[in-house]
This record gives sequence, C-alpha cells and structure tokens, in this order.
Amino acid sequence: MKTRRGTDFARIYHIMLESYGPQGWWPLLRRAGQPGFDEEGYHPGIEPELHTTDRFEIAVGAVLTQNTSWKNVRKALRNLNDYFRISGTGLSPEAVCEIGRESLAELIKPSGYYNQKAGKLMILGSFFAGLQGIPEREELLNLWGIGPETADSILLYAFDRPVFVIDAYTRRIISRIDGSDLDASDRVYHRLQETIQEALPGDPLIYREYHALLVEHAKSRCMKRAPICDDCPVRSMCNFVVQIL
DNA sequence: CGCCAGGTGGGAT
DNA sequence: ATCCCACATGGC
Repeated sequence: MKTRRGTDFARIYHIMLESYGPQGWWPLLRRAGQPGFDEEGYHPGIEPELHTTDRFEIAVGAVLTQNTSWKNVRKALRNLNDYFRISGTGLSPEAVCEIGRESLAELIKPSGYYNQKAGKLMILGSFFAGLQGIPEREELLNLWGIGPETADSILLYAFDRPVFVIDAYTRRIISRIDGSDLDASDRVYHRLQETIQEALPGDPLIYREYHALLVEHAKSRCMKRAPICDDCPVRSMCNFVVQIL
C-alpha cells in the first residue's frame, strides 16, 4: 500500500538501461523498416521526429493496448494502416471518423474488446481532428475511454510531455522491489507517478526509456510465471529476492 | 486447457 | 470510498 521511501528510482533506471539497452519506444508500425526502425517499428538509439500521423498512430495504439498484449495490437494496427493506405487517406483522425463503427470494429478485432474500442477510437479521432497544438491532460481524461495511463502515454510518447506512465508492470515491479503492495487505484497511480517524477529529471526521453525498460524487465524476467531472479540486474535492491532466499 | 495481456467505465454496496 | 463486473482476441 505504501511505497517505501528510499527506493532509488534513479539507480534502478541506470542499472536497467545498462543491462537491457535502449528500447526504442514507442513503436511506429507505419515506419517499420525505414532507416533506424526495425521490422516492428521500434527505433532503439534514435529519436525520430514525429509527424502528425505518427502522433495519431501512437494515440490509437495506446487505446488499443488497454489490457491487451502488444502482439494483438500490432495485428490491429497493421490492419488499420493497410486499410487506410489502400483507401488513399492513411490512418488519420478524419478517416477514422468516417469509416463507421462497424468497419472499424472489424479492422481492430485482433486487439480484443473491439466493439468498445471502436467507439473509443471514433471519439479519439474526433478529438484529434479538432486538435491544435498539445492537448491538456484534463482534456484527454474527459474523453470516454481514456484514463490516466492512456492519457499519460499519449502525452509522453506522442507529445513529448514529461509525464511518467504508470502501468501494471511498473506497479508490480516496484511492489516487489520495495516490498509494497501497490493497487490499481487512481490515488496510487498519482502517488507513484509523483514519486518517480521527483526522483528523476523532468526529461521526456528519460521517462520514455524508463517506462519501456520496466516493461522489458517485466516481460523477460520479473513477471514470468516463475520469476528469473538469478543474475537479476536489480537483485541487490530487491525485497522480493530477499523473501525467497 | 486455463490464464492473462503496456485499462476503463459503469453500477452496486 | 471500494469492490465487482463487462469488455474479447490470441499467445503461451
């Protein structure tokens, strides 16, 4: 429940960066295969200049990945990009508004919750179609289907705002490291976000990398069915390791 | 097989 | 304020 003070978030970041290397988030499927981008759209080591279409693709991906694996989201994004490329418009807010909820649902089916998410994407498209400049966090939160994590992902990865994204992986890893029990409430979200933001410089590039590193650490090691604590880069700082010794 | 993934909103207590 | 549930596909 309570984050133990004293957990060294800056040190964890540096250790994970050293151990796993730059992650190249947020993946941009539309630019996959271009110089600096791998086949899945990751761009480790380079910070691409974002175009308007990239920002929208990131926002769409942020909605589609709600409680859903990126593997499934990638299929849905591929469908969207392919469909709108062939139709000539490319994936744009206007195109998403005009295609119709049914067709949209069909395209994003692999990402799950496709009826709900089709509705969310139409609202998102309508918002982006009228958007000028950078959205306020409150504006995003007022959209049906956008909660704190989705809003912060959009702000951080699409608009370079220095906000740290708290996701399920982050909560669970931090819970293990500092021996706390962080739930999914808005209050804990805010508290953990503030704590981490105070521990690190307000640099969007660092916040992006850190979040991506935590996800990598979770997927490859900490949140596997049987956690791999052998040779864990943060083993010496982790309360969970101590418990199972 | 069963479990769960880069959450959110709505409704009941 | 806090729980409980619906939403849904595909990978492991």
